[in-house]
Amino acid sequence: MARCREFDEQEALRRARDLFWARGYAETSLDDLMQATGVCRQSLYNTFGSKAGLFAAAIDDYRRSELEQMHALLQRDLPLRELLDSFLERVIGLMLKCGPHGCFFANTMVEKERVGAAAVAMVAQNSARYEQELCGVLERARARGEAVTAKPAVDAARFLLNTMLGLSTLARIAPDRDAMRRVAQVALDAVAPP
Amino acid sequence: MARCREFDEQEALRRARDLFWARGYAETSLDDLMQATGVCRQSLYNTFGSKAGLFAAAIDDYRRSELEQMHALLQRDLPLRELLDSFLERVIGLMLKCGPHGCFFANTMVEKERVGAAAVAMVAQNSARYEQELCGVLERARARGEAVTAKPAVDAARFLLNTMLGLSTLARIAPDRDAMRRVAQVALDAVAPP
DNA sequence: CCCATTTTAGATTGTCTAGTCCATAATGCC
DNA sequence: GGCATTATGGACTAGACAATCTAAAATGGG
Repeated sequence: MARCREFDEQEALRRARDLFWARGYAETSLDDLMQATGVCRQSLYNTFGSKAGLFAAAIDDYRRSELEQMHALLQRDLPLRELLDSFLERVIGLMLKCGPHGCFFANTMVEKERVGAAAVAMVAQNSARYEQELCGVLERARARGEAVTAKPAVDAARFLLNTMLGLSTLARIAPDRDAMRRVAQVALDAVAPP
Repeated sequence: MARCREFDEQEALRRARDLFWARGYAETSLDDLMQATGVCRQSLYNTFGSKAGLFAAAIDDYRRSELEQMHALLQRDLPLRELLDSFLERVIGLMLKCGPHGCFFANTMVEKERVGAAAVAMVAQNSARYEQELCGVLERARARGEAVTAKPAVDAARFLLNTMLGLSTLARIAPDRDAMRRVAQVALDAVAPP
C-alpha cells in the first residue's frame, strides 16, 4: 500500500542512544543523529515525533538493554558480598563503556532542564527502583543471617545508589578501572562487612 | 584618563557564577549573563575575553569563595569523626545551595566537552587536591591512634570524594537533606568507625 | 498499469547564538 | 577645555539549530 521503510527502527534507536549517551542531549544535533543512524530527518520525526521524543526513546532503550540486566543481577541467589561485588563490577564496566561518558542516567539528571519531562521522569523512577531492589537485597541477606550493616536497609541502599552515582562522575574525572574498583570495595565493606 | 567602569567586577562575576552554576555553561547565553550582571556585552568581553573565559573566572571564583572554606575545614585539629561529619554536612549544604543544582564542579565535568580546557583543568586539579587533603586527614588520625578504616588511606580518601560526587547527583534527583545526611553517615562510619 | 499512501531527500524557515563593530558617553591628564 | 583613552549600548554578522514544507520515489492492492 505504501513505500517500505529503509531503516531498522531498533538499530537506528540503538545508534541514537549511543550518540546521546556519548555527547548529551544539547550537544547532539539532528544532523549528527541523521548521520549516525543513516535515517533522514523527516523519518526521524515521523517515527519519534521530536528530538525530545527520540531522546526519551533512547533513555527507554538504555533502561531496557543495560539496566534490566543489572536488575536481573540483583535477583540472583548469592551471598550478599558476592552479589554486590559482581553488581558493582558491572556498574563500573557500564560507567566506562564507550569511553568515559559516565552513566547515561546520571548525565541526564545534570541536563534535566533540557531533555524534557518524559526522560527525567524515567530516570527518577529508575533510581527509585534501584533503591528499592538494593533495599530488598539487604533485607533478604539480613533475614538469612548474613553479615549486614546495622544501618537501616533503606539508608544503606541509598548509600549504594549514591556510590554508583559518584562512580559515574569519577569515571569522567579519572576513568581508572582499578581506582573505581577500590572505591567500590570500601563501599562494599561498609554495607556487607567481610 | 578614561571613562570609569560602571560595574563592580567581583559582583558581576559572582552573579555570573551563580547563573552558570544554576543552568550550566551551554544553557546560559550572553543575554542571560548581561541581564543577570547588568553589564553590557562589550564590557564582558573586555573584562573576561570570551564566554569560556568568563566561565573559567566563575569556576575560579567558586573555588575561592566556596571550596577554600571547605579546604580550611579539613585543616582543623578535631577528632576524625567530628571533622569529617562537619565537613560532609558542609558539602551537603553546598550541594543544596540555591536549589538542587548539585556541585558546580561535578556538573562541569559532565559538560566538560563544552566549557573549555581551562575550566576542566581547574576542576580536575581541585579533585586531586581534595583527595590529597582527605588522605592527609586520615593518615594524621591514624597516627594519633584514632579508629580509622584498615583500607589504604588513599582508597578511603577517594571513596569519600566519590561519596561527595554522588551526593551532587543525588541532590538533583532528590534534594532531600535528611536522606543525604543518612547517606553521609554510612560513608562516615565506613572510614571512621564509631 | 494506476493510484492512494508512505518514505525519503533536501530546501527552507524562523529562532537563537557567540562574537564583532561602531558611534556615543564619560574620564582625567595636559 | 581639548584630547587620548576607555566604557557603554545597540546594531550587526555569520552560523547553528530544530522543525516544517515540498516534491520525488517507492510500494502494493485493485
